[in-house]
Amino acid sequence: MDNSAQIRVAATKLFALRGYEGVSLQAIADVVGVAKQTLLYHYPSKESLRRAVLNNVFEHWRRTLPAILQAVTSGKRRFSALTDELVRFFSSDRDRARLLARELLDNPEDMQRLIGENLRPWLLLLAEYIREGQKVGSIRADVDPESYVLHVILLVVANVANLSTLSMSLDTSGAASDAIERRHLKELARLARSALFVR
Amino acid sequence: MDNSAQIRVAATKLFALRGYEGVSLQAIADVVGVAKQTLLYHYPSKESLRRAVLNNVFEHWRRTLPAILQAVTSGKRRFSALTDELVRFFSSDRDRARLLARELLDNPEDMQRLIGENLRPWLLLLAEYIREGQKVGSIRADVDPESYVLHVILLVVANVANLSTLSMSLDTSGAASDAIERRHLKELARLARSALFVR
DNA sequence: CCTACCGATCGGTAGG
DNA sequence: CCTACCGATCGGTAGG
Repeated sequence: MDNSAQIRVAATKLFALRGYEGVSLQAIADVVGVAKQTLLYHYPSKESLRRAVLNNVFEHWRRTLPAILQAVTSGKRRFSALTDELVRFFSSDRDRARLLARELLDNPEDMQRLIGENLRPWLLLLAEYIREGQKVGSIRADVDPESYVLHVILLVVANVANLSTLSMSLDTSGAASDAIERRHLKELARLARSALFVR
Repeated sequence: MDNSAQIRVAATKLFALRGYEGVSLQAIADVVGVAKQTLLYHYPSKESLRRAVLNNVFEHWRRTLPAILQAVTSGKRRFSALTDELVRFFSSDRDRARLLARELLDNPEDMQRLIGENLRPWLLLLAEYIREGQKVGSIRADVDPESYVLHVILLVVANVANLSTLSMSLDTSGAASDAIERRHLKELARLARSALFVR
C-alpha cells in the first residue's frame, strides 16, 4: 500500500472517530509517519482528502451492491436477507457507518448527490419489488416502499455507527458486549422483517 | 433572556449545525453580538459550554418525559402513541435531534452517562409494559423489549436529524418537501407500530 | 517527498 | 468586595 492509500485509510479512521473538523492534517500525518506536507503533496487540500475518503466508501458500496441485490431478489428468503446484508456490509467496517452518519450531518449537499447517484436507483428498484410483493399479497399493503427502504438503511447505519455506545445502555446483566451487540442487531432484523411481511 | 441563556441558545444551534469542533467561540459570540470574552465569563471554557448545551437538552427531555409516558400508558391508543410523541418531541426542535446524533458520535462517554441517567430507567419501564403486552398476547412474542425501544428512539433521532437530506433523496415527483417529510415520518410510525403489535 | 515558513485564527487569560 | 463585561493580547497551532 503506497503512502497515498495509507493516508486515505488513516484519514478515514480519524474522520470516522473524531469528525472532519476534529482532525488536523498533522494528526493524520503523525499516524502515517510522514510530514504534514507529504500529505498535502498527495491531496492538495484537506477538503480533497475528505472527498477521496468519501468516494472510497461509496466505491466499496458500489462493488458490494450486486451481492446485496442478489440476496434480495433470488432464493426463497428474499427480502429477509436485505437487512442481514446491509448489517454485514456496515459491520465489516464500522468506520464506514460512522463516516456516513457524520457526513450526513456535516456535509448534507455532497451526501445528497452521492445518495442520488449511488443509492437512489437501487432504492427505486427495491421499492418496485415491494410493490410486486404487495400485489401478490406477501407484503403488507400499508408499507410505503421507498420510505421503508430508506428507514431500514438509516436504522442500520445509525445502529452500527453507535453500536458500542448503545449496547452499553442496553446491558442489564454483565453480559459480554459483543453478545449484547448481536442481540440488538437481531432485533433490528426482526423489526425490519415484521414491519414488511404479511404474517 | 439574559446573555448567558442567549449564548447557550446560539451555541446549541451552531453545534447542531456544524458540530462542536466546527464552531469557534468567536462565531458564537458574533451571533449573540458580544465579545468572545463575555462568553468566557459566563462559561469558563468551550467544554463547559458544551456541557451546558447538552444538559439543557436533557433538561427539556426530563420535563417532557412525563407527557410521553402518559401517552403510552393510558388511554386506548397506548403504545401507538409512543413513536408519535417521540417524533413530536424531536420535531419541535430539530437541533435537539441533530445535537444528540452528533454527541453520540463525538462524545460517547458523556452520552453513555446521560443515557444511563435520563433514558435507561424509562427504557426499562417501557420494556416492562411490552412484556405485559406479550403476556396478554397483544404484543408479538418475538419482540426484544429493551432493544425495540432503543431502535425506535434511534430511528426517530436519526430521521429527524437528517430529515431534509433524506426527504430530498425520496422525492420522485416535485412534491413539496414538507409533504415528503410527513410521508416519511408516517412510514416511521407505521414501521414501529406494525413491528410491535399482533395483527 | 521534506524544510522552512506564511497569514489567520484557535481557545483562553491579562489588567482595568 | 461583587457582577457583568471590554479591548488587547497571550502561547500555540490551524491549513496551505
